[in-house]
Amino acid sequence: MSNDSISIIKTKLGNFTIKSNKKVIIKIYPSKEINNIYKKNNYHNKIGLDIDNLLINKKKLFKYKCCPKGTQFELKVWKEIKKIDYGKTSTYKKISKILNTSPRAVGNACANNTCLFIIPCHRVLRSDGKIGGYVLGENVKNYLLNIEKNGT
DNA sequence: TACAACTCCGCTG
DNA sequence: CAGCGGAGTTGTA
Repeated sequence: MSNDSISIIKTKLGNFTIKSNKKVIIKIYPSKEINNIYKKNNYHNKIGLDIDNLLINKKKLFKYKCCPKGTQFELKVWKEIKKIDYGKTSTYKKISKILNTSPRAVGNACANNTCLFIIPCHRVLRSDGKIGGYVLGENVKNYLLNIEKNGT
């Protein structure tokens, strides 16, 4: 039996499905639900508020514990991404080198990242200087990076 | 097998 | 030199 609880939270970035086991986040991902917004607990609601704050926050992304579900390879990639500090960036290529794999595969794992914001996949850029993709769109990715960079 | 949030390399202007 | 297109690569469903 599990202690997982799930909510769908409305934020300025859209609706998110949030799933956690106690205080450990398992999933934060955009939800397709538009009508069935529900908040099961205050903890999830607070996370929703933090997501809103990301858009104006000048300090740091919230720090929650997370334990996402994924393949062995994906977990490795995500772990590596989590090492990227606030305000810093990395590239798919760098990460692929560390893990001895290919950039394409890294991008693949990023796309499967289900703990948005906690695993800062928005800090991973293309090595040619382009922004690269993002689940919420390149504009959001860019926006987050700007906030981090200018946020001091 | 086909696809992906990439990168390298050669070609064209 | 910038811009574009195709091939190569690795992991997943």
